[in-house]
Amino acid sequence: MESLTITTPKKQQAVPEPTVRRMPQYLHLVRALREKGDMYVSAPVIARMLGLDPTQVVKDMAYTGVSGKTRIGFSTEELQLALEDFLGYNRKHEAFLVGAGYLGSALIQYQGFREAGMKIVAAFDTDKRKFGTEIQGVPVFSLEKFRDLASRLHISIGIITTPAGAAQSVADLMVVWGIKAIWNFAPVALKVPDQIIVQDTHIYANLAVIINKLGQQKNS
Amino acid sequence: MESLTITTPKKQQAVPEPTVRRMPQYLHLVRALREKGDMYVSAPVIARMLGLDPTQVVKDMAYTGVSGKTRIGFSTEELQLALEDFLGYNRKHEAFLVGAGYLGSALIQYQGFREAGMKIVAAFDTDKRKFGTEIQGVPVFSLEKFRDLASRLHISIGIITTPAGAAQSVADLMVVWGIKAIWNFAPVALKVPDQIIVQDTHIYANLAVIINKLGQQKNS
DNA sequence: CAGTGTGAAGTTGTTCACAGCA
DNA sequence: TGCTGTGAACAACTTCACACTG
Repeated sequence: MESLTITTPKKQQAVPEPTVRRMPQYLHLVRALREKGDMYVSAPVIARMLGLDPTQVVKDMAYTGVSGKTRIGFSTEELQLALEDFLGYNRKHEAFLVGAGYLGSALIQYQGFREAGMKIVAAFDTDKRKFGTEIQGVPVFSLEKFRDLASRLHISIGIITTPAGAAQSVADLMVVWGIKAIWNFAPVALKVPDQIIVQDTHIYANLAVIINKLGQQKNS
Repeated sequence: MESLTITTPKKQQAVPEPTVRRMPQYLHLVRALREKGDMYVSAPVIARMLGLDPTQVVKDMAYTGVSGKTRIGFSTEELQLALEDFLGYNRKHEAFLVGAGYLGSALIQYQGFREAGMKIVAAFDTDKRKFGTEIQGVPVFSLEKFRDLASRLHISIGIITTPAGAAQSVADLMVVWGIKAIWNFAPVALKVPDQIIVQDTHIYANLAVIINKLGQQKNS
């Protein structure tokens, strides 16, 4: 093994993605516990309530920076603050959504994202009939009119809920807009510059797992 | 040529879950290719279009039972049929949804699931004001009135979109109804009999990943 | 040779085992 | 004793290497 060990100085070390995905669950639970008045919670208790392995929880907690008291557990207050910070629930991230069909509308209407630090501030579509309308208070604009605009609006997240065929060109546009991260619901691989974060969400994946398991059960 | 290609599930051995989750992507792509008139598609091409590793695609294809022709690839027709069969897009699965809030309504309105073999046929809530209303043609009923009923309706899937506190009691009810699989959007671990399939979907997980990466980028 | 198919190696995340502590 | 914290073993999935094939 080469002893180069390139710099990688004290950059906030990468948290494993599965851990990141569990963080919102921890936060939800910890908030509920605090509402009940609990001052402390132990990893085994968290594990039991969320159906996880206790060691897993301990390791995940380490990434929040909160350290636990032996035999007592972790301070719920510290945990809540650390998790909210970790998840960026305090900072607010504004998002543009392109593709105001059923899926796009559903995401807009599901306001839960607001409390998670993301606010969809505008939607775009290519369907004339939608221009000027509002979905749950979010205005729908003509995509064409925004080709050039918007690069200084400091929108950090772009959400793509268009058909697959339009996704790449929308992504290109978002890059021009100066968007930093793209949440892509179209079932294609987007080609974007390296520094752009792309998160793909495949709507049917969970359903596929369920139906596959249902089918398997039948054959056993 | 075409023919009924038996595609017999040789030995419905457990398919790795990540593979199952990719299947809908393959199907979507293969359908698009067939519409374009392509008769064959190779694993490297699929891989490039979906941003996957070519070997991965080859291994996934093996689970469909379709075998490829060397130097040519896989028959798009065979693939489509095999994937539709694998994913159960032909069989129809009916679902009940409990919790007709923003998230529940969004899922109902997003009709894409119909073409994926799942149809939400009724929704339930505890909010009087919603009883008797319809969401996108799906009627909303009083949950209480359905406590005893429905065990012989042969609904296979129950979708839980209630607040966390209600989720377990709803799950219990669904078990009584005879539901075989539960798609749970509440951030808690459900306790159900062994033979019941539970699929948890954590809405905020993807958002958490995006925001975490955004935050990391800033620190580098 | 460009593709399928497959066993081996690599990587990543989970679970176990146990030390330390109050 | 019940918990945190951590290094090691384990499991699952991905990627690599390569034999084979038309």
